[in-house]
Amino acid sequence: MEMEIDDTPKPKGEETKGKPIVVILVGAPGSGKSTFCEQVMASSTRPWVRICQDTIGNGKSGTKSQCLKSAASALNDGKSVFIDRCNLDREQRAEFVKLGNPNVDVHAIVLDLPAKLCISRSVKRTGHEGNLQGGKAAAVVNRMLQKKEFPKLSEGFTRITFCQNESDVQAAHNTYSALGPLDTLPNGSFGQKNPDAKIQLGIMRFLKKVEVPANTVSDANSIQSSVSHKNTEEKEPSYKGHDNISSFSGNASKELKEGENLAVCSSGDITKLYSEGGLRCNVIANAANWRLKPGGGGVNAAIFNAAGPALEVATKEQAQSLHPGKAVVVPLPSTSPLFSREGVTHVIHVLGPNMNQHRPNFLNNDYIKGCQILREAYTSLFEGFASIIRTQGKLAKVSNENLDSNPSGAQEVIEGANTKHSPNNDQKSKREHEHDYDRSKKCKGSQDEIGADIPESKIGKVDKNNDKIDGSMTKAWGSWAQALHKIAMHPQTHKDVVLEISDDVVVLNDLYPKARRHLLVLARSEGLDRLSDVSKDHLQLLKTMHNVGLKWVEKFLQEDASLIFRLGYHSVPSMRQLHLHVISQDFDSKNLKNKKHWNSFNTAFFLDSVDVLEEVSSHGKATLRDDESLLSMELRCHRCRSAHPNIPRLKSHISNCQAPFPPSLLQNSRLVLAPCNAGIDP
DNA sequence: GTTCTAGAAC
DNA sequence: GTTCTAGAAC
Repeated sequence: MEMEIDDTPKPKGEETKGKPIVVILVGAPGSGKSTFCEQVMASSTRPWVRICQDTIGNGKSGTKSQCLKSAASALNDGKSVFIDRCNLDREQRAEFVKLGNPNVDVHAIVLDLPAKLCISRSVKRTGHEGNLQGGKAAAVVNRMLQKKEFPKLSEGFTRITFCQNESDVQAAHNTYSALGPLDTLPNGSFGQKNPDAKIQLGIMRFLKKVEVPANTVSDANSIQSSVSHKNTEEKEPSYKGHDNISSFSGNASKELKEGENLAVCSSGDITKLYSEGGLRCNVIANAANWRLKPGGGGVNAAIFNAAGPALEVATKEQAQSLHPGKAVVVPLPSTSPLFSREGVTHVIHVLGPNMNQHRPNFLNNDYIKGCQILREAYTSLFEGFASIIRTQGKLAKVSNENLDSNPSGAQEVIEGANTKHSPNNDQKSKREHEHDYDRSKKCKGSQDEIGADIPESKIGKVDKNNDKIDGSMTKAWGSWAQALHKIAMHPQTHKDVVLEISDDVVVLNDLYPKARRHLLVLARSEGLDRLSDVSKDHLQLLKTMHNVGLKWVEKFLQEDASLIFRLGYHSVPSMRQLHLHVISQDFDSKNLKNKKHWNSFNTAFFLDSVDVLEEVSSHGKATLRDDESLLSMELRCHRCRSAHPNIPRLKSHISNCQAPFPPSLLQNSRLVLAPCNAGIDP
């Protein structure tokens, strides 16, 4: 991280004697504390003493009180001291901080380097290379890092410098090395990434032109930026540069009325704007996480904490998750303390670009895309705010029609919110408050889309042997993809796997079943390779396939009435020859191994047979979801929709999850279950 | 579709 | 070190 710090030592000519400093190093073993001290001491003209707990006992490990004593004595001699011990939690630091007084400044240097680096260094240093020792070192470092508490100015430090990488360390080294006996350094907290959210730092890093605020004051009560429309500039939005990160402008702001405030705080306590700042803010924006869950530290945690459980419930009513660039408006129930105490009527959750490489929409340093998403995020936010104003303007007008006019717009908003908090209105307004605006059309023409190479296999190139020319995007089937086609054409020669043969269909168990029961019903028509080949002429065949599937389901349900089935097609199958999947919804199978397996049955990629029948019947073809990204989407439970980080965890979850299926699956006979269970919520 | 495996993540 | 994913080959 870049540190924009005014580190020029400030000589104080009037003083004849400089102030000694206590510099408390904060960092895990292997973070480079000792090296830092030694290097500074080697080049500094200031007298330094390094107090190292590891060696203070005649070269051996000593105690904290020995360190304190030594430090006090060095300070008395007018020397500055480095406290070279881990000091990772507040309690560990407290007594060293007390060494400070009006004539002795206390600084912290936080060496917050990657755990991996600390571990490898500590392993090398002790000469215990090898698995066991390495593992132990890792365990020790990890344990320490889990408990770490970053220092805050409120602990009594006059200056804190955060270093997250080698160049930060080098910068800090330069600063302290250049510090002569009479020099002092500016007070404050420097170089800390926003402790609230990794995402925000990610954005800062991503926007290389952006200067990370050098002075990130850690004081929890400070409001770093609270913006009302009165302060916004009437200029066109441009979210590329640093001046746009915390400034808010755009058309939406023009719609705002006097006295209606939207607060967007990048950090600090946005939850006490009224009680501590006297600022009436009816709507607050939250830099949410994609799951729209509490926690994660920082603004998101603060808002959810302050709003109480009511916000979580209200949020879930609006949306389960959020895509980057989107916003969702959540009316805050009047039971929430944030409503009653602060007058906040709405929280707008908004999600910026995803900097987490483990998520499918990882930004991956795509600057242009990042700018688009940021623009979209701000637009969604303001659209959401504007919709609140519009809705409440009407409501307030109605409710205040016969009342004295109220000069305070903010008050109007609060009253309007009160009137609308009847359950019916909440339900009714649900849709109005969703702001998942898809602005992708506007982004068309961006470099990443125009410049994208289309793989040859995606263009209408055709393998004469096994594909036909239809002008659409088709691909050649690999040799491995022919198995079902061969079986459909010559079922008699595959009697070992085939369960049923008719003129129209062949039924077989999936060779690699993804659930306890997983059948394939193959169409026997030559040339009917997949759903995109289907036309109205095939409607009867599709019905036959569906009915054959249902017949087998019935059989399976007689054997095990607890099973629940779904019948459907993959939008883009891997195997040639149109085949209907008949699959039980336990997904209890060792063959279900990866994301693609899961998502091919549990996203829009899977098209329910009933829907296909309806579409082919009415439009003559099925609407395919030919979108590769569906297969790499995050892993979500098909029942409760919870997200899981990997397949093993997902499988462990689904083996226990008894939540009812989502409403969409409960409709239109998409799920098939035993008649005796039909009345029970599956 | 699966298998294999490099390398990332933990 | 083990677990897990994702891409290549088939």
